[in-house]
Amino acid sequence: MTYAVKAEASSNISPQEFTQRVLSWYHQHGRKDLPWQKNITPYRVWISEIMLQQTQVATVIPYFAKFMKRFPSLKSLAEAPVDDVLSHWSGLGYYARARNLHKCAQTVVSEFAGRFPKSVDELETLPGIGRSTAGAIATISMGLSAPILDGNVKRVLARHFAVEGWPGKTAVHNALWDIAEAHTPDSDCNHYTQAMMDLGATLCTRTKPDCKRCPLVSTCIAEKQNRQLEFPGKKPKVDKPVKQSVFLIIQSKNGNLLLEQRPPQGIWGGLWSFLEQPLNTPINADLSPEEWLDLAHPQLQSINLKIDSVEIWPGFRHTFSHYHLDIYPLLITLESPPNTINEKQQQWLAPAEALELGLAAPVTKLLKRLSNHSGNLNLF
DNA sequence: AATTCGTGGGC
DNA sequence: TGCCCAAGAAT
Repeated sequence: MTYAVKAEASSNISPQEFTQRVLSWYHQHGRKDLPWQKNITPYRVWISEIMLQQTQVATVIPYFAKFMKRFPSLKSLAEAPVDDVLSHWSGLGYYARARNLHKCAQTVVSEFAGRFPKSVDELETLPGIGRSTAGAIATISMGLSAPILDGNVKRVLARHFAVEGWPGKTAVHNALWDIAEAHTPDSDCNHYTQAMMDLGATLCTRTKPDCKRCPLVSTCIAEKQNRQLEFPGKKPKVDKPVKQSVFLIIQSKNGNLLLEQRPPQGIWGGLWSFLEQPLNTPINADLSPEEWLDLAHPQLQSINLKIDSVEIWPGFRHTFSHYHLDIYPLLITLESPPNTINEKQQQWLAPAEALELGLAAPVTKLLKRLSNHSGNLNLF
């Protein structure tokens, strides 16, 4: 049975005809007005490619605009404080991208005289730039020829050539790279790169592929077998573990808030957040304010402050790619003005100042709740 | 080689 | 509602 499928799985199209059809389609139907497709430079293409990693176009567009306004050049980015870069990344996720972006800008300035190296191999040595992103930068912004393999291209190739299996598996991943490489043209590769992404994004979509309009339909094996939705193979389902944590919204008499910068490694690396007390066991009963403070005691102990009142806010679930976090917020109002702080990763900030920092998404959410909270309107 | 990194869109 | 997943890279 396996043999029969594989025997049938021949697409009968040469790489030359494949690229020709793709390029021809692109000139008629490809996207040409995305923000990073105007005034094309290696810098702008690089920023867009990093932002677009695992992130949808519609989400990226407003971030790209604000980012380019604040950091219009490679030099301006390299010279900026990394906290400034993180604040402009706040809400986009995968914050190692922002830290690597900053490091990469500084490396290009110091090691490459401020110009991106014009080869895929050298681009790949830079932080945050892997094989696919290097290929995209090299083709789109430098006119070189190189393969890419993003989510769109994976879907198009997996369907057209009926590549079985989940691309997370190394063997499947490698097979797709081989196919991508074999179909990469020597010329017009900038348009071919963009075309393949556009095909995946606009026609060969995950749920409702518009095969009638596809330039590759006549040789697409998945379409011939009516198995479009089986490609690419699905990731095996794994139950996400649930963690839980108390978020301490500590507000002094003058309205200032106590925030803490997270270490560069791990989740929300480098972002600012409320003091957080992880819990080992789930909360399954209503607790009194005193019991909540007991749970949070290890965090509170470290900062020696006098509590005036405690408000228990409704908890909510924040879901990451690999686990759930059940968040239990406590609004703790102090008797006294802000303490002096020794550790420099902690800061007392006016709410309006806090909103300028690189914040984790649930922190932004809680700050919005706080701004609607009685007595805080004038602070935001 | 398998995990670890966020967040929001779309259904 | 909850689930799958998106212009992937680093470890």
